[in-house]
Amino acid sequence: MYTIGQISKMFDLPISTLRYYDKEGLFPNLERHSGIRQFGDAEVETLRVIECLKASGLEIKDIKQFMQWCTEGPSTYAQRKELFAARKSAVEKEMRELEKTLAMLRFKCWYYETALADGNEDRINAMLPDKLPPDIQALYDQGHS
Amino acid sequence: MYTIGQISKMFDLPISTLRYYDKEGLFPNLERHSGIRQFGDAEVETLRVIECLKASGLEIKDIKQFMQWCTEGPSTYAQRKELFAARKSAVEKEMRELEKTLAMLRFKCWYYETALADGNEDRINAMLPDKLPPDIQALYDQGHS
DNA sequence: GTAGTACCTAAACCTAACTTTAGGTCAAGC
DNA sequence: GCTTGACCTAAAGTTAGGTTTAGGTACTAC
Repeated sequence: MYTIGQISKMFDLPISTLRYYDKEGLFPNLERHSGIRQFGDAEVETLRVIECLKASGLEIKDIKQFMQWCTEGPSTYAQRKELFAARKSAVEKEMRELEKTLAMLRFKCWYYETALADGNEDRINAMLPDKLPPDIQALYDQGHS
Repeated sequence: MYTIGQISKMFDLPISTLRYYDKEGLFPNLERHSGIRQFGDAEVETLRVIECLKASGLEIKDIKQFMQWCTEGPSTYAQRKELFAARKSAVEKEMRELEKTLAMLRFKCWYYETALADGNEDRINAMLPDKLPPDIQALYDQGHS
């Protein structure tokens, strides 16, 4: 069993955030001894899931819904499975979008390295929009599609 | 030249958002004819960069700073290059974190598919934490490291 | 016995990025 | 001449996800 301070250090989260999560209903089974929160292994695993779902873009109120399902037993397995499947798709989509962002960023890195070496953008502008070096052209096209 | 309504459709952004960006100084060279904003090719490219920098996690006020540098000519090439290099690193890091999130999500998908098929979590719990099927174990370990 | 530290609550506050509201201009169509 | 639609502004409102404040309890060290 852990205190809120120990959990705060374990997950590198402010104590105020943990209390906020509790107030929002993210630890439906959290026990207390004379008012003091007792975090157990279940809450540690819950926090791992919270961080995962948050990283996937889920809102707090939907995480609360999931935690509620967990207290309702096997009858909600299907909903929980659907939730994770949906999050998985959302993250896969997000990663595809970040790949495009990254292509644009790599292109811009090349752009300013070249501009810095040349002292101006004239040579680059003469190559735009379709006479760039092949590898750079690929980045440019990916970012301007 | 385009009106704000045309740009709104082109980028699928609310008109109010475009006006907000303008008010925040994201189009330093935007011209007007009798009060009406005239978006040209430069602004279209600016919006592409805005979307890219936003997707990379940059805040509006820092995007404004970049746009300001663009108006200052070759003397700011180095800063602009550094900005893009930093964004590139940030996005690469973000993608590595999303890979971990994705491993956890894939594990949870398997978890609930199995629980749904079994009607309970007993068999899964007996395999935890290190007797899962090899491919699943890899996902679990990645999400619990 | 008092100073420090870790815990507690309720409620007010904060920030970014928009969005909405209320009011106004201007040109075209009927 | 009046309604419709596209543009404009300033200012107030919204939302999520916390954070801070003000006040209180309880144990430990000196």
